[in-house]
Amino acid sequence: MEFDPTRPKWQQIAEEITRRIKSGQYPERFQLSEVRLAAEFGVNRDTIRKATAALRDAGLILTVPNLGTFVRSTEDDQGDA
Amino acid sequence: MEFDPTRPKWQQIAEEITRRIKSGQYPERFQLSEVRLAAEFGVNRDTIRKATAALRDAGLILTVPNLGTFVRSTEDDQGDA
DNA sequence: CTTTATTTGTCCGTATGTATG
DNA sequence: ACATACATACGGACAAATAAA
Repeated sequence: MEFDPTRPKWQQIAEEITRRIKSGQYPERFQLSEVRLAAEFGVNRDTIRKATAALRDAGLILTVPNLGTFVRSTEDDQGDA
Repeated sequence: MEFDPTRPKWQQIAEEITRRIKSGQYPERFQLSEVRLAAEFGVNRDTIRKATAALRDAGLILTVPNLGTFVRSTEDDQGDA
């Protein structure tokens, strides 16, 4: 992916992942590995974590500590019900 | 058991096992199986092994290779006599 | 004796959490 | 943003020793 040098990479990556979720390319429960994403986007894992943190805040993904990061499904507890 | 996500599971499990030993729920010579404990606490065996390693360092339990892990009794060789 | 089950020891791989430069 | 290292946790697999059937 080509990055716009005027905006943060993590932001652009978060947008790209959002597109993939919305389009169904990343279905519910799909696992998003930080290491794999870092390799795919050619960035540091630290940058991927900034992107996934934003997606987590947006409620699009869910992270289970020490296990993995997944696309949120309708059955996931939203925490603020 | 419920885990405090801010502290390592192996640490909390070690504390729980310590309570059981102190209270007599796990008497002297009582056998602690890694596989059983992992199933009971709902964690990986690796996590149990980290907990038992700490208890072993604390001198509370004794592990006989390929045989089992047991609550230490007063007749056990402490190794530093 | 052989078979089966149990238990610890070890190693591999994967993933996130945290911390340091 | 990056590079690196280590800690924590899970899953699986296999070996070696032991015990019991």
